[in-house]
Amino acid sequence: MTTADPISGLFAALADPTRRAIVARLAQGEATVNELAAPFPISMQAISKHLNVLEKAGLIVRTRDAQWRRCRIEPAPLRDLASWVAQYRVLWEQRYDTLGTYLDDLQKEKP
Amino acid sequence: MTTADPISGLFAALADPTRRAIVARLAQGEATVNELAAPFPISMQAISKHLNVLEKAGLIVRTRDAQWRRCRIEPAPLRDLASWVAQYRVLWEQRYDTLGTYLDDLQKEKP
DNA sequence: CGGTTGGTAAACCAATCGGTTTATAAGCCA
DNA sequence: TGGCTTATAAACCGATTGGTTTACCAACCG
Repeated sequence: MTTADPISGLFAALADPTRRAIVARLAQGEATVNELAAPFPISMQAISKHLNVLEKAGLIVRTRDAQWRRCRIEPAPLRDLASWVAQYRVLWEQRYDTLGTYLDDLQKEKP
Repeated sequence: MTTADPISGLFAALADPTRRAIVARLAQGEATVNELAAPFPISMQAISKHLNVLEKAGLIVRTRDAQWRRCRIEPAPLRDLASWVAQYRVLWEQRYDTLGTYLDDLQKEKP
């Protein structure tokens, strides 16, 4: 994933379960890198790389606090994600028996 | 991405702009593989591989129709994605000046 | 039947990913 | 000052990704 487009980076960042767990943890409030790493069976260095990915996706910000880096969540990309998926809401809200093939029917009318 | 967990596969599938474009196209109605491939500067084989990824993520189904494969979108995973992101809605709906640090404040009360 | 159309599968390749280990830096404390 | 704690960076590694080319298969059509 080294596409320039932000939404791809966002999806890619969230495609990893460790990173989603970090996001879930940060939704409860700020944390240091050590605190974030504690639940996982991998090295802090690996966590640090995950944080780089999340930061590039705009999902977190890291600030210095003495020898610690405090991480907090940045909600804007999640809002963007919600609005991306919202464009498809009509697809799953259709009543199956009445509108299930509405769009396909529309399409078949054209030719 | 060869994680077993479905939401990772879903995010990974949507992390590619070509695949998101295919999803957007299929939201308008069914299409054959050739029709899906037409707008892209890559081979039909590459599109076929993208369709494999989308199918494994549950986002599309392919059905045989004589010598064609018709593809249609499967909305359920998109609904799942919407409900995943909805859990964070509170984060971006907070009024900045009144609730901006509500969760952090909560957290600081504990110790 | 044989050719053409539509599509998948397999082998291959360079680039990226997720992890490791090692090295380095920044800030506290004795 | 020197050592400890916290964290990042860099080098490396095997697996995965996104594309290619080549090969194959299934169904229509003449």
